[in-house]
Amino acid sequence: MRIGELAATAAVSTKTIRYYESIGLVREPERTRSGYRDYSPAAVERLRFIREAQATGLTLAEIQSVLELKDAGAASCDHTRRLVERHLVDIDAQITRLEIARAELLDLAERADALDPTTCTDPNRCQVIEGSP
Amino acid sequence: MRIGELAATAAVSTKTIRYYESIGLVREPERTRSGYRDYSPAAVERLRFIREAQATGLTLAEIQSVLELKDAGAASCDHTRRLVERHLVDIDAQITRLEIARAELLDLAERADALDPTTCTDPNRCQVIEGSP
DNA sequence: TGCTTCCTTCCAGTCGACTGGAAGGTCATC
DNA sequence: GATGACCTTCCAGTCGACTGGAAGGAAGCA
Repeated sequence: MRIGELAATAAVSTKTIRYYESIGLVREPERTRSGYRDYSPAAVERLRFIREAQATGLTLAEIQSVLELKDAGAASCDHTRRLVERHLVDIDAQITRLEIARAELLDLAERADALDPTTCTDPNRCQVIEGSP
Repeated sequence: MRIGELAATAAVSTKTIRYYESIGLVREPERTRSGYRDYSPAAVERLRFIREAQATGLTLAEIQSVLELKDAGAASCDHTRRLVERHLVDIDAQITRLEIARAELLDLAERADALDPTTCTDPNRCQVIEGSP
C-alpha cells in the first residue's frame, strides 16, 4: 500500500510517517517503479505499536531502542521492562514537581482571595506573588 | 550596576538577562558612556519577581502580562489571581495525564514481571507493550 | 489533453527558555 | 603596552515531535 493509505489506516499523517522513517523508527519501504513508497501490511502493525508505546509515555528514542531489539530478534521483554521502570521513576518525579507547584498555586490563589485589590498598587510589588511565607 | 553584577546578584546568567530584555520582560536599562548596560538596584527585584513567578509555574508570557499591569500601575492582584487559577486547571490536567500514564506503566511493568522472556521472540510482537486488556 | 489527487524531495518553522560562540570594544591593573 | 576580565551585538543551535509549503513527477479518469 502507498503512504496515503497507510497513514489513513494507522491514523497518522503522511508527514509523520516520513518523519519516522527519517529518524529510523520505521524502515525504508520498497518503492514502486515510479518511486512511491510501497508498504507491506506489517507497517500498520509497526505504526500501531509505536502509537501504543507512545501512549504509555515512552519517547520516540525509547521506542526506537525497543524496536531495535525487536528487529534484532532479541528477547526484548527485559529491555522493555527496564525502560518502563526508568520511565516510571521519571513520571513520579514529574508528578511530584507538579504537585509542589500546585500547592504553591493554591496558596497564591487563597492569598489573592484574602487581599484587597485596592491595596495592590505598588508597581514593584505584587502581594499575591511576593511575600511567600 | 553592570550586567555581570546584576546576574551574579540575581543568580541568573547575563545571557538570560539580555534574553529577557529582548522579549520585553525587563526594560532596557540606561547605558554607560561606553555602551555598557547600567542597572538600578530595582532590576534585582524585578528579576527576583520573575524567578519567583516562574517557580510557581507561570510561563514568561504570563509573567509578562502581570508585569505589564504592574508597570501600568494597575491593581494586578485580580489579574494575577485569574492567571493563577487558569494555571491551576492546567496543572491538574497535566497531573491527571501523568497519573494515567503511570497506571499504564505500572501495568506494563507487572505484565513484564509475569512473562517468561524466552517466549518474547516474535520480532513483530512485544507481549509487554501489546495485548493490553 | 486537461484535471484532480496523490506522491516525491527538500528546506524551514513551530513552541519555550534559553545557551554557545564569534568578532570586536572597554577598563583596570601590572 | 600587554594582559585579562568584562562588556557589546548578532546569529545560530538546542530539545521533541512533528508540520507547512514549494516545486515538480505520476496515476487515473472524462
